Formats: sequence, C-alpha cells, structure tokens
Amino acid sequence: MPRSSLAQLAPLPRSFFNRDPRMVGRELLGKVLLRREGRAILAGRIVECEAYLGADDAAAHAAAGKTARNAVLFGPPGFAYVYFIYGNHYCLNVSCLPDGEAGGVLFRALEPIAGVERMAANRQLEPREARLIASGPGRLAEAMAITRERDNGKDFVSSRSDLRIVDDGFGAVEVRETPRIGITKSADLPLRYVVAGSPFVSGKRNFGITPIP
DNA sequence: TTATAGATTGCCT
DNA sequence: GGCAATCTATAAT
Repeated sequence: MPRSSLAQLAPLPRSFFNRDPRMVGRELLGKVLLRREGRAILAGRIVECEAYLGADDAAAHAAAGKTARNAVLFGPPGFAYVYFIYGNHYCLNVSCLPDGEAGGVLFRALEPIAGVERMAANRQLEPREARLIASGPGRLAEAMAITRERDNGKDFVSSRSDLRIVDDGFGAVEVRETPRIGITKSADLPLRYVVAGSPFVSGKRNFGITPIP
C-alpha cells in the first residue's frame, strides 16, 4: 500500500483500546503505527508489544498507584504514555481500559514500511539496516521521533493527530506469547506478544528465528 | 539529602 | 559477556 493512502486510513476506534491490555496487545500485532512529520509519513507494522496491567502487575508503572508521571495510564483509553528510562531512552505506550482503570501496551518493535529513509536517519543508520531501525522500545521511539515532551498524553484516536494506529488490511498474523523483556518483577507472566518468525523483533536471539517461548 | 534501580542501548574486551 | 551513559522516581539516611 502506497504511503499516501496509508495516511488517509481512519485511526482504530476508541473501543479497540477500551479493553484488557492483554487483548489489545495481541490484536495490535499486524497493525500500523503512523507518525506524521509535516508532509512526511513515518510508518511501521507492529511486530512486538507487551501488556502492562494495574495493581496486580508489579512490573507495571501503574502498580504503586497514580502519580503525575503515570497519570495517562489511569486516564481514558487510546492515549500515548511516554516515559524516559535509563537516562537515555523514551518508550511509547498506549493506554487501555476505561477512565479510572490502569493499563497499557508498550510498543517494542516495528517493521518499517513507509518513510524508511527518514526513520533510518533518525537512528543514524542506513535504510538497508532495516532490522536495527525499530527493534526495541528505545529504538522505536527514536526512529519515530517520539519524546515525552512532545507526545505524552497525545490522543491516538483522532484523524488530526500526528500519532495514529491504523489497520491497512494486512490481515491476521501468527502470534507468539513470551515473558516480558528487561523486567525483574512479575517476570514470569507471558505478556509479551510477537509476530512469529519476524526478523524485526527485539533481541539478538530473535533474528529470523522463532522467539523463545 | 543521598543512594539506588530502572519496561535500554551500544560499545568494549 | 561486561559495563558505561545519564535522567528520574522512589527508597533510605
């Protein structure tokens, strides 16, 4: 699909995100994350994400209750929660569940499909190094030029938003569930979702092979 | 007020 | 495989 028509697709509706993050995370695989930069469009197919829950999930930022930092997770569904981590990286989430209930999905990896040259440039890479452009949450945010200052609290569900999630008719993908990456608490919960066999997922062990169960 | 861990990445040996 | 980079939230003095 050419990029001009990608940009014209309607964003996924609010109801898509007004559900359990585990269902949202699973169903986001195969959808397209869009960023509009003036006239340019950056886009990638979602191949990896993770669900984060509320009080039951010790690894979630929402576990200890609502703060200024994580307020978006407690708000209405379909909004961007962007946080800064390790002094170096931004990570992008979408809020889930109704207003007042905490939950979200972390975007962990994209297969670049439009605006690839610009995404690569944001990462100081060549376009042919496609697997390195957005294979990890920090890389993904850098490729899509996402920062907390610019994007935290932004609505994904608005045709005027420069941050959107759309369905381009790609169809069903084969989903694998694994434990989440980089956490120590609640590390056994199988809340990571990946497209089976995708070479664009994060982790050195995952290039071109089936992810570890 | 000070210490430490963190939903990561990239460079070093 | 080890570890530095480098900001922020939270726990410990």
